[in-house]
Amino acid sequence: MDVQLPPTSYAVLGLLGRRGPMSGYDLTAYADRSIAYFWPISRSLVYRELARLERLGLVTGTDVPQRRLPDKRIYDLTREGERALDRWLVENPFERDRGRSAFLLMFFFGERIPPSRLRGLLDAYRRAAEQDIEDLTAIVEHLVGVPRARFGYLAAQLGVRAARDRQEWAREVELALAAEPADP
Amino acid sequence: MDVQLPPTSYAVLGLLGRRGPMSGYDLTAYADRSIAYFWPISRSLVYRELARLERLGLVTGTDVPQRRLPDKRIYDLTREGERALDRWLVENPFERDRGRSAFLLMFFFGERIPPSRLRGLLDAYRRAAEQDIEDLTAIVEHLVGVPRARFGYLAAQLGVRAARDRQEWAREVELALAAEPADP
DNA sequence: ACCCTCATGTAATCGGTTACATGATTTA
DNA sequence: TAAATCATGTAACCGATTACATGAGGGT
Repeated sequence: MDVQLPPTSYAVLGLLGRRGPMSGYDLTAYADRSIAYFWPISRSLVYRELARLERLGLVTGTDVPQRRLPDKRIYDLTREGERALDRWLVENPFERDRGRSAFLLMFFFGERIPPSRLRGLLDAYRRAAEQDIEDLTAIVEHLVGVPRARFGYLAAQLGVRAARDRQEWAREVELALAAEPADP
Repeated sequence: MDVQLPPTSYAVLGLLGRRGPMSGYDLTAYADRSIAYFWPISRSLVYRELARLERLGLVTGTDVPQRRLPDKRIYDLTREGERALDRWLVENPFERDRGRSAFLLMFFFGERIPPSRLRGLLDAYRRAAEQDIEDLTAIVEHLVGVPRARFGYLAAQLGVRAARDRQEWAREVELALAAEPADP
């Protein structure tokens, strides 16, 4: 009974969970202001996701007629939808991702994640970053001085920096969260 | 006569240009070792791209029978293909991209880019990074202290760091390239 | 008067991932 | 001798982007 949905579906559920009932248009705007930097979603996709989630019973839609503006459809999380979201946040295995990071998406909904699970995720993220540092440093060292590999070398250096940032950030957040661990 | 291809197509052309004739398999392996950190491509996609590029006359394919291993098809850049690649590198407008950066892909093939154009790209990249710093800093400042926005705040901080890295990196590379500007 | 933006959504296309296939060679 | 791995590729599926559509209101 799991139907395996992509992260974007849970992004939609999560945003609905934070802001309450919204139209597809508003949800898109909210996504643009919040998760777009690490998990961009286009408007069309939001609509399609909402339709699917409704078919699956994870959200409900209600038509709202308007006179000035086009009629709209307001979506809300169902009990089922909340449970699916929370299940995903707890069970979705961490994956080392080049490109978009599903971890950051989960992290954004950190309020819903049990603290120990959150620590586990952060730890995995930090270790993945450390692995990236290692891999990219190896590439840098392998390419240093090779004239033909000039631009690859420089690009890899940017990669190393970004990976270091992720590592440091994860470490700091782990500490910050450890400082105030109260939770139900 | 331009047919507008996606960046991935030019990635394939560029890699062929650097290493010379290759099979799809080898090209994938090469991509994994080189551009994968900022522009991952899957094997299947490489094959499809090669087929399309051949249809368009930008690469040629030749079957090579093997006895131990499965027969393969070796692809090579055509004159047309090189021209298309170089045209893209020179004309493709810089775009501020969340997620995969087409700029980094272009930069990787920097040897093929005329120095002044390369400087222009780097400058645009640096300015985009500065804009990101600004935007994300505004978000951070807007969210600081708001308990409900805790995780969004932390996520935005990571974004600021990454943007700072890009900015500093671009500045340094601009300087490094200025130091040795010889070119035809 | 005209164009742009807001507010809402649908439809078509396409890039990218995942699953499927296969035979030789190495490893446990 | 059974199980990975290598080396090659095809086919099916699905997520995501781009294009299309519409009507009110605000700006020049």
